[in-house]
Amino acid sequence: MSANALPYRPHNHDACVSRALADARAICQQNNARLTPTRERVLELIWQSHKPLGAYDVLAVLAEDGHNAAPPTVYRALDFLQQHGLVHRIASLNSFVGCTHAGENHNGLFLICRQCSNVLELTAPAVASAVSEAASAEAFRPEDVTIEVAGLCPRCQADAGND
Amino acid sequence: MSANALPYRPHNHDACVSRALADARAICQQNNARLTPTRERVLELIWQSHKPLGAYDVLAVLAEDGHNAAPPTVYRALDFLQQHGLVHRIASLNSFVGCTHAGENHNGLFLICRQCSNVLELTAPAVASAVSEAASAEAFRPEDVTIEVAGLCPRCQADAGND
DNA sequence: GAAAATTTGCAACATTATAACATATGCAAA
DNA sequence: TTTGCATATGTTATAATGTTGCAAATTTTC
Repeated sequence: MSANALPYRPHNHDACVSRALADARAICQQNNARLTPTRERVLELIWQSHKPLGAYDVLAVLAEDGHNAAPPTVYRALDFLQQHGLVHRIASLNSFVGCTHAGENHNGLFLICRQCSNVLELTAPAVASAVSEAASAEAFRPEDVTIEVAGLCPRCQADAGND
Repeated sequence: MSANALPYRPHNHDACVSRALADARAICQQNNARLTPTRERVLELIWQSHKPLGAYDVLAVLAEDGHNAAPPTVYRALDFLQQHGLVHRIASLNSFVGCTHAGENHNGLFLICRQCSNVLELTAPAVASAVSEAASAEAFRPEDVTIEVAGLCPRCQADAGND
């Protein structure tokens, strides 16, 4: 349907990864931020699929790499990547996913498939403005909006139908 | 402004608590569910304010009560209360807050003040339908929607202004 | 090249949550 | 009324997630 639906369909994922890394380099350069080898490696790992990855999953792969890393290494890299809008934390899963709208100034909305774990990030202006209005009606000043929708992606709905 | 804004203003909170407990008893009776002493006590503790409480906070108070409880006791009680729509878990805070719309069939939206920690639960049909549409547009079937808005409540905005 | 700022390494620890299994309690049918 | 079943609780241990604090190394700036 939309180009955004990519994660739910087979695609050349290597292209996703290299685009993400290229974007990251560009964004960091623009912001005078240092995309060090560790940070870049963590970003690459997060991007290894469209399924969110836990900090300790990342840590495990770093260990396989031969990188003798401890939790703070990973959390610090993830903090950095979050601050520069390169990854998002999915609060309901305690895990992290690559941002598919890096650079754009956005409030993400996440569609999370409970079956296959893939996550689709959307920019939904209608949702954002509805939330904004609801907050205004209570004189609340929003700073950070978390919208996570768990359910079944199209592919997994179809699979379930075939039972 | 709206009646919902209660948590952000001084009010007779005892009334909140006793109403919540009465509602809970009614709902459990209706559902043939057993609101045991432990469960009721946990609910009461969660309701001690409009600030979300962590499981281990609850545990600590139970300990003061003389109740020699372990984590599973608390988590089981919280699971029960969640299943019956009596409390909500705030994913972004790993903590729990009393449901102010118990019984109503609702998808909550939470306004969470980062300053005073109070949480206001709203039912925002406009938001719900916007989310629903965004999901449909991707052929995604939503099952569970988490919307948490962190920011500053009216009172804390005013306080900040007085600096 | 020296001083300052940033990043990383590392050890310990804090917080949040669950697994597995035993015991107890309430409730319903014989 | 007691037997049996489902539900609820107790208990111990452990897993999973995240943080603090300080020292060493690296990069940047002057």
